Amino acid sequence: MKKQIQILKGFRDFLPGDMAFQNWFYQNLKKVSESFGFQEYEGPTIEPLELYAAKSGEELVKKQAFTFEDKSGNVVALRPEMTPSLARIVAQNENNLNFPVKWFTYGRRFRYEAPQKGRGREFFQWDIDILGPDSPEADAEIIAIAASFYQKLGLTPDEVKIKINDRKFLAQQVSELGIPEDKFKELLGIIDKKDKVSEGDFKEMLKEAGLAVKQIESLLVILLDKNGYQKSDWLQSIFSYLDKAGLSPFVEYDASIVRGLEYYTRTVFEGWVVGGSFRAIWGGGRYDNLTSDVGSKVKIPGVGFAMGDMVMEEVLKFLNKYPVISPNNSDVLVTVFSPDLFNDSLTLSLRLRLSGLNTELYPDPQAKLDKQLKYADKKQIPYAIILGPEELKSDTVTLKNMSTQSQKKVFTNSVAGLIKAQ
RNA sequence: GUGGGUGUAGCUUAAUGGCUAAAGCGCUUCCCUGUGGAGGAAGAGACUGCCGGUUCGAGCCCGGUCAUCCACCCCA
Repeated sequence: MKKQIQILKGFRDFLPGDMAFQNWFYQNLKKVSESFGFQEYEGPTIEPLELYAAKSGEELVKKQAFTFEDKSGNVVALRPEMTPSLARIVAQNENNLNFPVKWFTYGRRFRYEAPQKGRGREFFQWDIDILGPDSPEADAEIIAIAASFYQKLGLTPDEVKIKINDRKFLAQQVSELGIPEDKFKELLGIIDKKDKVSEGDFKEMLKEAGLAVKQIESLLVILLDKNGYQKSDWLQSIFSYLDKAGLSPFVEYDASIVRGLEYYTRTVFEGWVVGGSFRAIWGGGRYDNLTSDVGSKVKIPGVGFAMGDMVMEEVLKFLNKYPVISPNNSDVLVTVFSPDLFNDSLTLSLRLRLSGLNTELYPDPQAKLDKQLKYADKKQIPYAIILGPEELKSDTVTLKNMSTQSQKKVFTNSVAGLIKAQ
């Protein structure tokens, strides 16, 4: 026997049951996005590799991008993230856009890496961004959207949080400690690891980076101060907005949140599960130079976040908030009593479809009635119609409610209305 | 890329180194010549991931390989 061809590592098939979740997830994020006045956009799945070379972070580009040479010798990449494409699109259409640009998108991303829980090589991501304003209010709105999405999915502040920080503010505080500016990038890398290592190891890493004992102590005070944001007008504005929006329970200041992506220049934020073993479940921030980084003359500041479907699916399962959704779309199944009555069932199914009902006609006239009903049962079709010799004589059909087991003979011309009335 | 776990029927699993590899779910047929879920009966379905080694004998032990899961790195 020939070897069965397998799906590629890290890729997924979406059977109807899986699509039910995908559609549910997409519809929720679309509703939340649109409730804030955001518009949907899309870009190409493949971009020139150099688009990402600018700022996406070395690991993401050099090791995790699906890259290949096309037939003309261009080095291209399956998009590992959306933000660089967005920057390119906005930069190229700058003169035709109505700023502030408030856009969202949901689509496939590709990263060549080892699959594990909540992580594959092809996944979907919701990206939502505001371009134009350089204001803390724009940052706050993006964070408010994430919090609203939590609420939309039925997640509570006891379960999920958003941690907020400001890289620029942190840099300023670090510089006040007398730490040279060129150390900042290295420092960010260490701070990013703070919660993963012991306090002793953390201090040791800072020491190796050249910090004095006194500087380390002061830095720890800064990183642990939950009210540190009060010393920053920018962050105060963000927290004030979120407070007025009633979203305070979801958000907290955390000076150790820095994010890995290099293009973030100011505000950064991450979603977290309370008490879970998850790392950040989504993240975002402000990027003030991205359009110029992709080669535009103009500098358009932006802020946004990205949320992946695979991680959120795991989060919902962990929190017992995974939705129960039937993948069935059919309103009614018209059974076929016998081959010689097939045309009668066909005629009926056409009438029902014209009246606006999603109508299935059983496609095998030879199949026994019990098999057809079993099919309807398994597919969770709410109604089945039986059209046999008795019914035909009296211009009726038997309408069977699959969940209550009850059935009755009704006139053929009334059956569509009866189903719709339910 | 690094480390670890696991590979047995469509799925979930069982089987001290020893008989024809077992069960539940699912599937097919029948009980039921006009009716699904429950019940009963019968049946199909596995070269135990692959290659090699040890042994009288391997699903089980050893080596390799592939796959998969988990963790690290990085990230959604």
